[in-house]
Amino acid sequence: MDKSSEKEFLVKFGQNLRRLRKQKGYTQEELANELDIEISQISRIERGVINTSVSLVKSIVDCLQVKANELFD
Amino acid sequence: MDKSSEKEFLVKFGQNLRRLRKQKGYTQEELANELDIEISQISRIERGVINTSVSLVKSIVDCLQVKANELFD
DNA sequence: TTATATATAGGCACATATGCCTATTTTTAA
DNA sequence: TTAAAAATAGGCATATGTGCCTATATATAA
Repeated sequence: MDKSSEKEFLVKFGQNLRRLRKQKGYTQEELANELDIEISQISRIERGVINTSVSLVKSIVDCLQVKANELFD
Repeated sequence: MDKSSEKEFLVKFGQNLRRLRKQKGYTQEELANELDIEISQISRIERGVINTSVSLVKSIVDCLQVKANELFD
């Protein structure tokens, strides 16, 4: 995966997260508190700035009660 | 997610990857070549040693033609 | 508009992932 | 059992993620 495709994916991933988070009625701050991470991290992930870890994704899908697919597709 | 639960998850995640990789008939080296990463990284992920990134997971699911769910569940 | 809530931006220190490398161990096939 | 293939182990330098912090910007509601 080249750099620009990776960036594209990360932006898409972040958009998916934002959509799902809002669907579940969470603010970034609320989700961050649930996950026990910084709100700035949620912001960075949703904007596609960073390439976060699989364990955090696991925490997110458990918290939002969604399928991992919904974030990756 | 506490440290020990995270470790459990990473081990499970790695076992899932290993199972799917073998089902598709890849060696670690072949998969590493396809993904253009080091074989040592595949080994570390499959053993649950490291907490890899979402973009690599995306590359993996595309390469193996599996659903992200199959790695996370 | 004004006030409040929500999200973005960025710096800094530290932790962890990754690439690159060599060596060793384990598994598989002959 | 031996040879070859596959996987593991670990060191080191560098890149990137994360926590913690403050400040700014944008969106929402009164």
